[in-house]
Amino acid sequence: MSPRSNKQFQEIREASKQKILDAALELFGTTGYEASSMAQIAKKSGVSKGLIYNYFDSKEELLKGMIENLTSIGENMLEEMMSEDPKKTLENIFRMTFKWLRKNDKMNRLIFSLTLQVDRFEFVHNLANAKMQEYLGLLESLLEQINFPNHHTEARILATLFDGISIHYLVLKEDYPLDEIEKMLIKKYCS
Amino acid sequence: MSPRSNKQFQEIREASKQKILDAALELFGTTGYEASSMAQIAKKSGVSKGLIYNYFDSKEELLKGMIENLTSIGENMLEEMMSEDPKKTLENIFRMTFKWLRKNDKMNRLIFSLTLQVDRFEFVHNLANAKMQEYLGLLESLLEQINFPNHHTEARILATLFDGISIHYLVLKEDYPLDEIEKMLIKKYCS
Amino acid sequence: MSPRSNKQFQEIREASKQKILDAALELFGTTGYEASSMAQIAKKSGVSKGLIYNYFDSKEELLKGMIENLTSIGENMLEEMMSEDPKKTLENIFRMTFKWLRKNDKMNRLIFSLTLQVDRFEFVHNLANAKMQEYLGLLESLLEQINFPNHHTEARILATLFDGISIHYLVLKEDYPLDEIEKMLIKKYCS
Amino acid sequence: MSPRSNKQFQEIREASKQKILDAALELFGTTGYEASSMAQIAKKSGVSKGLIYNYFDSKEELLKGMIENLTSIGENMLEEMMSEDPKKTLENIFRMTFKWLRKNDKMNRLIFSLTLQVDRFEFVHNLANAKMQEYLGLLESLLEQINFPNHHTEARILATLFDGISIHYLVLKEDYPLDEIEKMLIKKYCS
DNA sequence: CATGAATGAGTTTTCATTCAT
DNA sequence: AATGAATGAAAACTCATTCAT
Repeated sequence: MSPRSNKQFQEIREASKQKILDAALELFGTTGYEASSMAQIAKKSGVSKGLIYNYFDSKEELLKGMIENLTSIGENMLEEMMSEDPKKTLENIFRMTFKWLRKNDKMNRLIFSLTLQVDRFEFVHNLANAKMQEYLGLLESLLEQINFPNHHTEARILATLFDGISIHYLVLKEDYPLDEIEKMLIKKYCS
Repeated sequence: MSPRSNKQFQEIREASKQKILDAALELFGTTGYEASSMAQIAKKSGVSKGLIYNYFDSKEELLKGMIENLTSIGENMLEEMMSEDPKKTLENIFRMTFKWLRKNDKMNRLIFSLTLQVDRFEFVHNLANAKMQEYLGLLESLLEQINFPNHHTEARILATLFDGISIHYLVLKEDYPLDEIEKMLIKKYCS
Repeated sequence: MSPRSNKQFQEIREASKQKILDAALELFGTTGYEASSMAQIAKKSGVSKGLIYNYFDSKEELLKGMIENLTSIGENMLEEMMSEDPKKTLENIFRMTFKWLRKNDKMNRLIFSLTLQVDRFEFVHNLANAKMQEYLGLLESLLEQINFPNHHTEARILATLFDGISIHYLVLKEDYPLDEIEKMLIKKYCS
Repeated sequence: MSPRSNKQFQEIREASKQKILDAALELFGTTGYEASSMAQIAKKSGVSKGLIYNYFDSKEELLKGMIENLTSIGENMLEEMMSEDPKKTLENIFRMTFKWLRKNDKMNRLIFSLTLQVDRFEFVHNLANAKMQEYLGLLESLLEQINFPNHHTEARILATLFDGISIHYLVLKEDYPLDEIEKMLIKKYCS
């Protein structure tokens, strides 16, 4: 008769929610948001269709949940990367970006996909836009601090290149020399 | 009295087909393939839903029609770019690529979007993969011919950068310094 | 400038009409009336969709044209079969019925199919109903004339059997011993 | 509060499925398969269009479901008819066949209709073909066991006649002397 | 007489969402 | 918290029919 404690409920909720988010990411990332159905997500996550609506008000809210999750991760990463030494910070950025690429291809696929559909997912588009500008500013400031020549243009190139690398890696996978590119960049900018 | 001539029919067909393709590109490119309905395409192109199926067997065939159209354009562009002088060829590639970016944002949006959804549009994914490799090979060969140092890695960087530029321009639009980047690249590689 | 004579026009009309009827029978008989499209009929008959509507007001009228054609043939057959001698008439009926079966499977398929769909093709249903009763009456009268024992019931059996033979032949084709059954019936009733 | 038990779900599912099958049979049997729409079936069975697709993947699968249901009934009937005494078995066949005819006109209409459309419903055609051959074999064996003269031909006639009776009863209904024919056959073959 | 592009109403099918339990 | 049957609006697609030439 003893009711489960609030904490237990909380844990169950969190677990279910995470299972749903995982399944949704898997599907959205490979098949696309529109082409993935709630039924598929339910099946893949091992919960019922009805339960998903217990945690997320709609399919779009589920998507927003995923994206919000992501931005908070992004902010944590940014904090982690910061160091006293600008050169060290730059190297951290490189290393963590490449690490992220290697581990989160589903998410990256999804983000790019959504970002490109201007009319349909404005909030993602705007988010991506903001992130790009933020990244650009950060790189520019760091390159300036280390007196990298032509830092304004170089920052732009670097920011652009990062997304080019993402795309190429997502498409070419094993055929893309990610490690080599990483080393090359670190050598060029951080030594 | 007498029926229309074959040529007349041919012209009517071509015109209608083009209207449909234009409307479809507009919609697919901004809203995405899945989120654009045949009804919307019909309305935008000013024809009936039924007529679209006179020219394309299904929504997916309509998409394929658009992509095929594109690849033939791509081949023509490649021919046009070729010159005796490798430096000139390289410059042509730069100029035409940037020109393409400025004029075909709907198409680029669509292509990237589809390319990223591996499971759903394998034929586009494979096409993009092949194009990337082809581009890379071409750039490497040209850089080698002009004795550019480190041509292997530089070609990779350049190919990657092109797609980064595409993405950033598609997202940032006027805020992206396309002209500046173009000049910078031409100066760096073609002088 | 000399216009084609009325007779020539008439011949062209008849020829086109017949081509359409032939193609329609072929399709209706194998695929069914509903599942055969006007486009298929046009293609198979080698004329345009529009032309079919020059000769038949609608798909249903085309069907009616075919069926009417048939009933007039049926009446001709009936006349041909009649003879002074009832035994001879009976034999004619057998021979002509079996000959009809061998030559007109498409038509038979179609007629049975339509007859069975009570709600949809009442006119065919009614026609088949009338034909069955007419046939029954004829057989009964003939059997009575030749003093066949139990002629009332035997006529019923015979009329029923004929349609059974049709169905079985349509389904079993080469595996159905049509010749053997024909001989057997003639021997039993006409000697 | 707690979700329904598996058994409850099972029952609900069975009930809905049956409602759909009943309505579909009613419509397919009177109007024909092609001319009956899913919307009509939904309306007649009192469920939504969507629900039908919860139980049957497509209109054709719904049809297949009905036919499969039928063949299992057919097999049960066959078992029931079997007896030690061949004469008794034969009588059972007669009685059950006539009983079936009286009770299942919608189904019989449908089966004949589909069987005749060779190109469109091959699986039904093949099924009917097999059934006819099976029936023929059974009758022949029984007639031989009771030393009926000319058993080979008589079995063929009998098998053929059964389908003739079906057709005539379906078309003529009250005007067809089903009872009389039944008695006559039993008297002729089972005494 | 003849063509086939074009239409639009109707068809099958899908799927996010609701709800009784 | 959890289930999955049920809904309905909207999607893709079909096809008899019309019509300008």
